Amino acid sequence: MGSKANLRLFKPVRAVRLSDVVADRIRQLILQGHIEPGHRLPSERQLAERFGTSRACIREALRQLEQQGIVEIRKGARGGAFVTRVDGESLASSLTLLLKLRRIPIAQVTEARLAIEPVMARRAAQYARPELIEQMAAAIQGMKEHLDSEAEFEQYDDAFHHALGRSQGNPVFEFLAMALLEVIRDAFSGIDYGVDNRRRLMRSHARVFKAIQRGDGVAAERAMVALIKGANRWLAPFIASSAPPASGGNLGED
Amino acid sequence: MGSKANLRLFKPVRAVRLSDVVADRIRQLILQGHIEPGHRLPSERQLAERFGTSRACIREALRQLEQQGIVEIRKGARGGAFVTRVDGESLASSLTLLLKLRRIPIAQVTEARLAIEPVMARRAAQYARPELIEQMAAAIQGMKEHLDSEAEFEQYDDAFHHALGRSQGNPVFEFLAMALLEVIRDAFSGIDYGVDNRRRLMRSHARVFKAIQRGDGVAAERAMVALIKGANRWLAPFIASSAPPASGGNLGED
DNA sequence: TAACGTTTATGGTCAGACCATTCGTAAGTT
DNA sequence: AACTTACGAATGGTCTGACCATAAACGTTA
Repeated sequence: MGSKANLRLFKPVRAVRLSDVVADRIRQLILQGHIEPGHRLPSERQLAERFGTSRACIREALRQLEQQGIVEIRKGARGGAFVTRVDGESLASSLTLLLKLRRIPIAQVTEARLAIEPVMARRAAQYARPELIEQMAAAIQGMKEHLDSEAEFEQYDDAFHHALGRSQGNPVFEFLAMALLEVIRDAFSGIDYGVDNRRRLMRSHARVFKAIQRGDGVAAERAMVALIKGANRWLAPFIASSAPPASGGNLGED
Repeated sequence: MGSKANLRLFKPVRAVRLSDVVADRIRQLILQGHIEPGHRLPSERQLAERFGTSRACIREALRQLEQQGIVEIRKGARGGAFVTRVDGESLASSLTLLLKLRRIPIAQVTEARLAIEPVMARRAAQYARPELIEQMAAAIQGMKEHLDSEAEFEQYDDAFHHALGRSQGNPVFEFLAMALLEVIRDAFSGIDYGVDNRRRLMRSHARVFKAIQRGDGVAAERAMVALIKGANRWLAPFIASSAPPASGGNLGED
């Protein structure tokens, strides 16, 4: 009778990968604030010694942490693993990867944006502080001045959405919206919409901005809906298929 | 004139990490559908030989891919790296990590849910198919029958939201909502709300369900708003602070 | 002071070894 | 024939020790 119990006692010595344990430990240290962004972790050789493992194991742990975007590796003297201030980037790439693997049509991403960004615009109209209004104005101005260059135009387009994201006060909205925007950008990357489309986009953005500027939340929300729908209508023809293999998105397509 | 050009020609031999290149190559193969979910990659030794690198390098690449959730490693004979069907899990953990690191209060997550889940409920009322209605009904029933156990109750609670997510037809909404839900779950993990609160939650869920069942989108949306606001009001007192200042992970203090 | 080697700490890569786990199969047993 | 056991092979997990490439700090020299 005792034999069965003994089996259990001797079994679970260690079933997990050592590099996972190391990654967890370091992640916890960062999460609990014991190591601040910008600071450097000990060198791989020192970590190996302190954790009592090999360098190979430490390196595998660092690859995980790097993939999560919480450390950044620099080489050479005074190099090493530096704790980063995590931004929405890794969230965005997670979402992009997921939607690509599942072959989700862009129209469905647009639908999701329609649930989020108009609310953000309304909130921005209420909460936006002067310096962020200023940033949005500058972004609109930048769009207006670079109608001839897709790359530069998009840069100011992004700047506008980022400023709007920060204006409305809730980082969760900001992160989600930026992730969705990156998915869109990825799907349309390398495409030139032409001057006319850029001008239409710029004017739609300007309408959103003006509503925010005068604190008119309802108008800002409506203008953002118009912007997103317009962008989808004008730009969808530029990608091969708005609804690849599997399922179909339903929006204002024809 | 040739000297300057030659400098450029001889410089960029290889500045990137080899394991990153390997990870990219494998990721592309999967993205392009050359390897299907469920299938196995060659063994580490074979990959090392084919890519012309060491096993250590291959392993670092696999740690990245594993962290992204696109492969899963099993050991032993017939083991190896298997391509997984990626779900919303890695997106959820990305978001959880980001919000924890930035010390975002749960109240702001709730605000974001308010912009998304009510819309989903409205859509579900329109699109939900019978078998998913059935799943939601079963989830409600499960909640009703397990009011005495937090763990089991939450399981059915999750089941309801998952069914709702699948019902409304847009995977993007589903992924985002599940990620937000996991953030909430993580923040409240290990807490027992008590029978009374669970009963209130169950009734709120039931109201959402009934509206969806009879195809009343407007009512479903309103009921979901009430559910989320109610949950926040009833359950917020259970966490130390709805807006933590700086320190992390404080639940059972003082 | 400025330019140029030198040193040194650190990550990047590799080869080779050994262990632990898991599965298939062959041998043995009932 | 059916079940059990023991063995072998494939595979991931881990370690050791070495060498290279890079980049910053240091010292030397003009």
